[in-house]
Amino acid sequence: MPVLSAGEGPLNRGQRSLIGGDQAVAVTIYDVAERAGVGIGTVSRVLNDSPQVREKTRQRVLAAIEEFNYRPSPIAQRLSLRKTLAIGVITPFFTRPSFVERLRGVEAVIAESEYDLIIYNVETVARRDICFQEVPTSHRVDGLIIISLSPGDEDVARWAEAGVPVILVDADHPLLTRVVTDDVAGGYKATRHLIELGHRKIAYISNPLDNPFGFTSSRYRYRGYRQALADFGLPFQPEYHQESDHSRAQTRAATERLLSLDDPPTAIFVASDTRAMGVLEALKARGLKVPDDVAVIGYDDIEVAEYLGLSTVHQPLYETGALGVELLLKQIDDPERSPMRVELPLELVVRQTTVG
Amino acid sequence: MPVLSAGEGPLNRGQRSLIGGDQAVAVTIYDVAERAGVGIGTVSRVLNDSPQVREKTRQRVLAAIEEFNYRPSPIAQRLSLRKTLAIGVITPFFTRPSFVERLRGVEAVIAESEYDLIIYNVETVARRDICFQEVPTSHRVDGLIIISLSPGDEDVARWAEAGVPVILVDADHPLLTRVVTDDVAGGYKATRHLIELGHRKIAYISNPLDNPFGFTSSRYRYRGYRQALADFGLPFQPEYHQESDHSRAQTRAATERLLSLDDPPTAIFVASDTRAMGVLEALKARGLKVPDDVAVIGYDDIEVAEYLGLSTVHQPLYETGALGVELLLKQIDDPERSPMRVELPLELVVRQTTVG
DNA sequence: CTGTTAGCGCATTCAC
DNA sequence: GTGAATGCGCTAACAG
Repeated sequence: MPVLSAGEGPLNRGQRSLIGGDQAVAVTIYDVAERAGVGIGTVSRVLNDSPQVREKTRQRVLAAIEEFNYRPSPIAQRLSLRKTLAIGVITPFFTRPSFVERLRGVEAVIAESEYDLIIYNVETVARRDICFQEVPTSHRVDGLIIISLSPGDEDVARWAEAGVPVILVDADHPLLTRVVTDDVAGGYKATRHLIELGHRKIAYISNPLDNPFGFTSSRYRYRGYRQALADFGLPFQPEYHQESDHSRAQTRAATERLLSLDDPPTAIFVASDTRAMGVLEALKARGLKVPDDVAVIGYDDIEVAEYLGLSTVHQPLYETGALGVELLLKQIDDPERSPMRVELPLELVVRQTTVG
Repeated sequence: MPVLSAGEGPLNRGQRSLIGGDQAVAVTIYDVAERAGVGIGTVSRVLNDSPQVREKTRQRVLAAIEEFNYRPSPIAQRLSLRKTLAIGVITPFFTRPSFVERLRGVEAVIAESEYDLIIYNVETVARRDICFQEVPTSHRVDGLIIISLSPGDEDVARWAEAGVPVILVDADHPLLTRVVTDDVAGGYKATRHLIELGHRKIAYISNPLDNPFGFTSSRYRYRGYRQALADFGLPFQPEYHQESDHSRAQTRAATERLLSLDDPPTAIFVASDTRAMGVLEALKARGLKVPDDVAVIGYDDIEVAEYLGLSTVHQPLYETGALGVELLLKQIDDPERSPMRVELPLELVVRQTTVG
């Protein structure tokens, strides 16, 4: 901390004292400069590793910094640099396993950078709209990662005007760089797997295809499901498609509806592992054996999937998050970078809920 | 966006033009002031809802703000206010279910406030030391929540000197406000439950009691375990206490060691639900019935616990996070607030892994 | 090489 | 009520 110093020049703005004794006072670059007997410019150069500082004065400055335990104010740096040194992440339901896993990838890369990570959690459509509206124009972040939420053209136009780089992860827009997987292919893989096991009566449980958040994955996986059925000459039964929200209760109910059909399915493709748990629960409650009575395959490959022996489609969740940030960092460095679409591969993971 | 305006006074720092056409330019308070024909002071007053602005001029300013779609720069505000308007959270393994749940509480409260949430994830001791060292003194946050990581006296002293309010959640230090639960009581509840079910050979699997992060919960729960055994006159068998890290593999191994004993336990108290899953897995692999052959009780009551029918000790994870932030906000408003210890209640949750 | 100066965009006295 | 001036702590020219 700066001790009381003698200098009483006209421009000693950094002048501080320790009157209270326990009153915390910020040490500034002026304190350090004065202590080291140099100008603040020199201190700044030392801080920023400028090569044009004589080694000897550098040492003096470093000593003063050490003595005062000085840390430059990031706020002041940011104002001066006109950068926030922060990256925002807009994600729905950030506590759900699949989003958490994506965030893990995001965090890992950001932690290695000079940026702070600011999370904007979205649990309602209203909140999403506010985030889409406010965050990019609020000068809070140098760049933005948006997960699983696809923006509209107006959003994208506004963001472009605001000059904020935005990268989409598991979401789509032609004018933005995005990291995605092929949900149609994923749905196809899962369904084909069931077909190849001999199943002919295959159900699909997912989010409502039309949902307020505009999540598209359920719809695309549905397409893959339909495509696979068609390719293998299986008829599509509308009642084999059931919708449920994220909750296990609703998913159990959806499963019940399937099981109560005159001609119930022998296999169920569920659009997320979380929901698949609801299905397994309903099956167990009915005393049905998995996979003998009913086979189940999920989607995502979250951590518990392995534990449950749940067959699923592995999605590179961590990787998409990490890659998204890497692309964002590049975009921040070079705003002219043209948008690209990066697709990461999916992988069928066969476990005990389909193959006993 | 600010259009080219006529005024060419000597101090028109906010002067901007749209030369590039698509070059994003920040609108400042000066642009708005000029457009509204007022001084920046007035604009600032309008922004901050100062009552001392004539309604008519307020409207003019509001119109200009609207026209330019002006948003004040948080960075500049922060520098001027000498507040970062950010709250930091230092948490280990922020993607593990129990920490995620705590974070959910933290996020919910912060989202309602004017503060941003910055997460500092800790996966190594080195990183923890860096965070303890750097974050509080780096002028990055107005306050700090630290989860499950107990600081030393030197840490606390340094933070006090830096003047950064710190609240502990699931961690302890006499000089800091902290939100905790009684892990001894939790361990006791779990163990007593097993005893009351008639079990006499009860094992305990936990983190290493001495671990590099200094997590104390395993140790306290161990005390509760020992206490319950003693209170009910049951002998403690050292080989009934096994340690494992967070991984399921290690926990399975620990379980195996227990099952291979000459006199294996009939019940296992596991210090976390996540580990309990490993135990269940090992039991299943051995073809042992739960709870008939071996009863299992976990700790935390994370979401999957219910799904698995896992008996456990419910910990108010969400609430501790939320309350931690509430206390922090108060502390930021009134730094003189003396430290307090808030203890939230635990609850035994009986499910199928102990009571068939 | 180094000191000085001018902003960065805002909040906040002080006068008027 | 309102405008002008000052400062928040730092970076980045610009002179020397």
